[in-house]
Amino acid sequence: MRIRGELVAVVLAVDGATPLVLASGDPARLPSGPLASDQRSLQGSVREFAAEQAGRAIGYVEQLYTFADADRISETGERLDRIVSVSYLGLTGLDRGESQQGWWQPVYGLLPWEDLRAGPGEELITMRAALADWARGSLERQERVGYLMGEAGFPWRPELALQRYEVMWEAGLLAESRDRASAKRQADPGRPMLHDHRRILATGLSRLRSMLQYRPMVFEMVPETFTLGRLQEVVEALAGQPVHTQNFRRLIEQQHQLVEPTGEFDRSTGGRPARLYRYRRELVGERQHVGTKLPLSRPR
Amino acid sequence: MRIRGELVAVVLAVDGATPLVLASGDPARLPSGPLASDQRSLQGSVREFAAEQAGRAIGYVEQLYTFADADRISETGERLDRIVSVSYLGLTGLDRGESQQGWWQPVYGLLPWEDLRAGPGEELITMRAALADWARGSLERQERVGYLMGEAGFPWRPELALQRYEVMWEAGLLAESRDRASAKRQADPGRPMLHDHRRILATGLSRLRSMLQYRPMVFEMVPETFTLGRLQEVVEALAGQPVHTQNFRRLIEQQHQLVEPTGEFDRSTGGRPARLYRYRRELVGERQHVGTKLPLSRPR
DNA sequence: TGAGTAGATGCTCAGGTTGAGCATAACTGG
DNA sequence: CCAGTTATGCTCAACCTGAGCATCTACTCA
Repeated sequence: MRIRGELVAVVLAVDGATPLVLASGDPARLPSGPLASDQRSLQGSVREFAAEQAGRAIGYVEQLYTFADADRISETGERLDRIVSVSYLGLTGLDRGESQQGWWQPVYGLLPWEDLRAGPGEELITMRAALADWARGSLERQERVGYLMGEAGFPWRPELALQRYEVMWEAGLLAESRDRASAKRQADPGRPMLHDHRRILATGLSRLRSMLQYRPMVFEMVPETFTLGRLQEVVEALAGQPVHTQNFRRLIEQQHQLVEPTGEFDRSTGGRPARLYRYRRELVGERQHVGTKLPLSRPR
Repeated sequence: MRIRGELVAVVLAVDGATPLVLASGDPARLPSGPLASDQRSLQGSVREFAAEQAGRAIGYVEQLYTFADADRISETGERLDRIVSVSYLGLTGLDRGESQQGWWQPVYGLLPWEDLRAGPGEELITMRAALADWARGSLERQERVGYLMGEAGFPWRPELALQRYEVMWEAGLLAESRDRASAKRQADPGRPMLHDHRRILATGLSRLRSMLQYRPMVFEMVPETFTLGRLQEVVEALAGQPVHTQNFRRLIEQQHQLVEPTGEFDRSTGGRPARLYRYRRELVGERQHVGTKLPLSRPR
């Protein structure tokens, strides 16, 4: 058996209040590129083909996960190849309306149960019901579903997007599921994608949502100068959850050094003019990492 | 150019107060296995060959990173192959003294500057000096070095082990560095490994140290029942840093549900007998994830 | 032009979390 | 019984977080 390698990119951006993912050639296909060519670094290669698809440079790129399990063996031709897909997450900004051109797809068209900004939507309610059905009779499944779907006293955790996708897949609720549940239960409210691209998207969304919590990621998805209101809108779009405005502002500001006011104002917001800020890129790498839960002592 | 795939495992354990990594066939080589075979899942395959090397099952396994950059092209023979290495982190427990058999190598023999339990060691001091030398004249480098090495007001962050390895590599201070610095500066106090195996080890150590902060990982490296003192010893070994005993205890206990006392005591600790605890595995998956820094609002 | 509406900002407050230590308890080895 | 060692209990102050109330400064419309 030979192996075939490929690169797959999950490129995310936010236009207005809509999070978008870049597709390629087909709205149900993530951009991908060859792995075996003569690139110096995979990351650079991803940057290249993703930028070409997006029509603009990708600001931030990091490796996500490598998918290579047996399910992914292609049955195209003479021989069974094992496909090894190295996936990357990319972030970029968009001008308002820019998503009309190109292959940008609304993320929540693909994973509609992930958007809680206006409360639990009907898609989430559908999935909760279907999962409850699947879990019937198994306490372990019930616990797991409750934990992932934010029921039974568990809070909703945006960053569990991947695990939610996986439990739905297991339950046979998704169009991509190997063992599809009976028609009664199978009611995938999202648009499916080719192969396991929707799973890869969920992986990227999960990772981004996790990182939003402890690293300055949003700044990659916003223009050079921005208002705190806009920043919040982007975070809410990505997290799929509303954010407490005053506390969000406090969080950003108290990280003095993280942003600085430009001195100018944006008066187009509809209310009081909003101060414009600039992200201080000159900060050392991952510096704003918030750090430990371990009660470390000072090393002697 | 063809690609060749392989699996590489970073299997970690703690014997006494010494963190260890599993080697294979050669103390400078991490265990590895083929990628292209007929395994159903890579993870399962890693479990298999790692367990064989370790002589015991590996409790926890997760994917780390996929290395595939141009530097890794092998020059062995006729054609240049690109080697794609999918690396995995594995955790397991050891009985006292068990590390004598098998290929267990002390982690801090390989990355000696990472152990701050007894204060900054001479190896760390050496590396700081060499890096200061490298950074001379560049404010940006100085900032970066200060941040990574815990100097100039920056705290020491255990989980930056990988970035430290990388800056040392860049500075030409390591035996593996492509552009080795002058003999004067090059004073790698650690034992090198083959290829980029030491980088992969650093990746695993970094990841484990990060996860220690917000997920119950230690329990994978400790017997069924354990004292809080032992748990702390393991954490300190892995973090390379002392931990405040009373607060550590509080942290573990306040996560009621995480552990429960067995009712028995260990009287071999030399002081007052220590209560034995058991980890409550029945908890849902990653449940003890501590959650958000974002000021989320309740979804309406 | 004055009222009403809409964001943007300022501030407060109670409760929970963290970092540091002091104090005690319960064994082991002379 | 005394000194040394590890395990536990508790306290306190500084900070951090989640929720809200109160203003401010434009804009829109009658």
